[in-house]
Amino acid sequence: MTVGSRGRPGDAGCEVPPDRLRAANDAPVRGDGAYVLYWMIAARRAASNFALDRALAWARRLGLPLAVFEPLRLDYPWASARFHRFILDGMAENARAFGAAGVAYLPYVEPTPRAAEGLLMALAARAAVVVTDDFPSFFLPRMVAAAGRSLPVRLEAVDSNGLLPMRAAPKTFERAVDFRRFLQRELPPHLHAFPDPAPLADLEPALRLAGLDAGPRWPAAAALLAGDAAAFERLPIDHGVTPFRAGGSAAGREALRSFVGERLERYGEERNQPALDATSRLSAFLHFGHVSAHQVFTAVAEQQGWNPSRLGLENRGARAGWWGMTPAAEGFLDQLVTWRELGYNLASQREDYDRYESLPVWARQTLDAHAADARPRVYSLAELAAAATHDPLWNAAQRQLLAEGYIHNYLRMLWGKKILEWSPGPRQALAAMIELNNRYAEDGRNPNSYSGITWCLGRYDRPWGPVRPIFGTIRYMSSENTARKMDVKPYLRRYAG
DNA sequence: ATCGGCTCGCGCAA
DNA sequence: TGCGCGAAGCCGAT
Repeated sequence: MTVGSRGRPGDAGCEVPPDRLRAANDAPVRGDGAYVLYWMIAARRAASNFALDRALAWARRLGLPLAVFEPLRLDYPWASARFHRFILDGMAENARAFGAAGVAYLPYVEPTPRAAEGLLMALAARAAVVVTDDFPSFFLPRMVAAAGRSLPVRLEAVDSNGLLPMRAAPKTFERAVDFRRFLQRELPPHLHAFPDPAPLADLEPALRLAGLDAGPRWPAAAALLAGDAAAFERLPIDHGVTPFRAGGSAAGREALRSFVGERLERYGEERNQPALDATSRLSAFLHFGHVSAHQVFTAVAEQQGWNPSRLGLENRGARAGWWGMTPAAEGFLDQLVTWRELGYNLASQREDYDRYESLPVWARQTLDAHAADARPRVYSLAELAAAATHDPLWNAAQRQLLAEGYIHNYLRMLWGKKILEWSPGPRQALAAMIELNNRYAEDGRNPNSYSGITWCLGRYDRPWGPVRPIFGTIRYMSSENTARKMDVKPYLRRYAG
């Protein structure tokens, strides 16, 4: 059988799983609407997207065309050339994909802060129903809630984030192994309910619309999407955080192809050698929605010649042996599914997922007990940002973050542990990690980016002796031991100051 | 270089 | 009640 096969649109199987769908208001579907509006804010892609599937299902049911509105705001925290460029690359490609299919698409980029105010309302005034993305972190939950309150038409939020619908988990989990065990019991049926991999193929004429026009106040971002450098430079965003690589679904698919085709089999052996580039580097494409977790899973499954009958029957939470794939592929899926969706689980269930108070009780107790310990070294946020510490390995990791918007997984743990050690207290350490990660990391602001940071402060971990200054029983890491475990020389060379 | 012990809460089978 | 498990910690023995 084909993994995740759902048949063509129009089949009964095309409807979105109910636990991926929620109403964001009580307003009605309007009978006199001119189109179904998809307000694309997180799953910024034209395929493998449950929200798009839902919008198409509405359009077919109501006999109305589909219109897609993809906005990019200016005034969100940490807005920079790095993130804007990545998102704009995706918008240019979405314009091509929707254009080729005959679907109306309005890409709107704010030229000045708050210029988009009123635009969603104006577009929704002609909509029968509005569908948007259900994304659990950053400013998006508040934005969708506010839109739900003000729109006079039904607003639905669709969860297209992971293999497991966020609402399929009834609780949060203290440790990855508990969530992994939950997945081993609950995930299999969801592997048969994937979003349509090609929802725009051979679209019925009735779904097409020549264009989505919001009038002269809100013109489509044609120049920016065409690559107008001067227009890009004029945007009042942080141009000191420079683009590292191209975004968009095509770049994402190429990153996926090269990883699965060329590096997946080395992943098990080489993932922890930071200079060997064996990791997937897919996180940013997943964060901005240019690639779906379902597409990544499908590519891995196909490379492995896998089908669901290979799944193990035991649910002990063991990392290896459950999927029925090679150790390298299972190691990668533990990242893609267990660890990634663990972060979405927490963010979707707790508004304070990014706050110190959300850390486990044992972690806060031991950190608080050692908050007043003497700090032999304390670095300011500016010194940390400038990679100006005494520690060459830490500086190299920070320079990789500055240049590439990414720190190798293993070294990011060390990076965070040292920020704890060098900050005036644990709360300031968390604040510094959030500030640096959200400003520079391509996938900052994502739920699992927060998981990675807060793991350094005890989240999803357990106490480890001996008790040390500053750390208490928080797991300790040192640059010296890291250098003993891996070959850091090529990494230090590559990211030398 | 590699391995086991440290240590312990949790879910689950019995 | 016992067993299996663990984001990549440390140390010491081989």
